[in-house]
Amino acid sequence: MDSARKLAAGGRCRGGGSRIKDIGAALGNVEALPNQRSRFAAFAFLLQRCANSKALCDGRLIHAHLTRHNYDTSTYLANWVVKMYGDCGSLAEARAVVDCLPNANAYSWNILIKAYCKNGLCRQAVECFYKMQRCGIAPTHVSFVSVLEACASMAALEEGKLIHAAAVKAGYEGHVVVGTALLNLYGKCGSLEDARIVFRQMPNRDVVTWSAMITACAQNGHGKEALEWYNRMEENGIRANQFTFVSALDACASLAALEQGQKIHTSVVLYGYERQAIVGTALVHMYGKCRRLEDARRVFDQLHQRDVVCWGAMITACAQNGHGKEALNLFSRMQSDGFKANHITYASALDACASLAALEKGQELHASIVDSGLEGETGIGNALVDMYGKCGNLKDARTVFSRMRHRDLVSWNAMIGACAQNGHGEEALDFFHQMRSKGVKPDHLTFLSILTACKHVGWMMQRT
DNA sequence: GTAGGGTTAG
Repeated sequence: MDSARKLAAGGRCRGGGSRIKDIGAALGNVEALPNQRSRFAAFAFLLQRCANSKALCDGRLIHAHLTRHNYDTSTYLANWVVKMYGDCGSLAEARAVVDCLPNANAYSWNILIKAYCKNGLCRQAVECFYKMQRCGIAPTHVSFVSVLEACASMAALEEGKLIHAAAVKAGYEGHVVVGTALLNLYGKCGSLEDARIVFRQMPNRDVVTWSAMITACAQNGHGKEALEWYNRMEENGIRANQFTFVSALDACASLAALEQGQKIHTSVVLYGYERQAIVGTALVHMYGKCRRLEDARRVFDQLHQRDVVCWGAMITACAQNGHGKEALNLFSRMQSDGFKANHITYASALDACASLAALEKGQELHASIVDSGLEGETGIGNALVDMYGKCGNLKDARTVFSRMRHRDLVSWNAMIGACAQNGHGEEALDFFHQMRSKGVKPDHLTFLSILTACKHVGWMMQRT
């Protein structure tokens, strides 16, 4: 409300452009409508338009109008105001409306919970779920679905299990959407066995349920099982959609299962999804992992619209299949097409430099990374250490590594590998000991580098 | 006369 007053007084208001030509005139027109029912419908329509176009300023003006003209006793209109603030990303204002609402209902709270979820404020979403109950409002199936989504985003398994029990108690166990939300929760928490149990116990399953099951397997390293579910879904006569295809293709990529991937590609074309960005990206990714660069490129070239993610998939496919030069060309083309590189595309481009031992280009990328403020990303640090190591510049590899705020297994492997590849065996062993003392568990790549390093050390010891 | 579940690149 304050903001609306500020605006009326000429204050600046940021937060999205207006899509309603003249909000004052529009409100006047609504007031001229003959009955309350039509006025309510018209206010709801205007608020919905503000929500869709993220026109926060106009939304505030409508909210101010509703308060001034005593419409704020209507929970129905207030709920639309909450939705508008939520969709415009102004959670504090959305929350304030619900908190001041004398007759908040389940819609009010559910809209707020969903708004917190959408804006990544999952903890607040869960708190709202409990708060509504303290206010005497029983959660509906929609409340459960949204709060489970929040738990899934946070990978909050224990919290999710408590809410699962509450959903059963409330009688929503057999609800297909609640069941799918539960399945997704367990998948996202890495608890595949729980996901399977939920799936098996569901009395009704639709394409979303099946897709969630395929995703849960694919994202938990069970690609083969994901494809089994995909085939079983077809046998059950459920028609796959873009979500299903993307998850199944992801499973093919992780298994490098070309034949199955090609079969899915045929279905994708048949159903007309091939040129969609997300499906196309999944196809590019699958062909890249199956070392079929030409097929990846064919799909990429036919995409109707490309975003930074498709570009990233295509650049990675080139970089990982020995076509570093092409990867760097695509990286430049992506930028000249107006897409800003992010930490992932930079990492792929650095990968390409590493494979080409193109130090100068790598240094150029390093400078752009610093300019765009992405130097602190762990993935970028890892790629830089690796690039400098492979380009024979151990000094800069060390510098980047020493400046990294957070180091994971990949970082240590890159640093140890850089030492080993450049004949600094003892330094590699030294980093290996440091890594162990920090509690980072080595993997097969670490040991491969250590073997290389030991070869060098052994060779040196023989000479002395 | 409002609110709900599943998908892309390192």
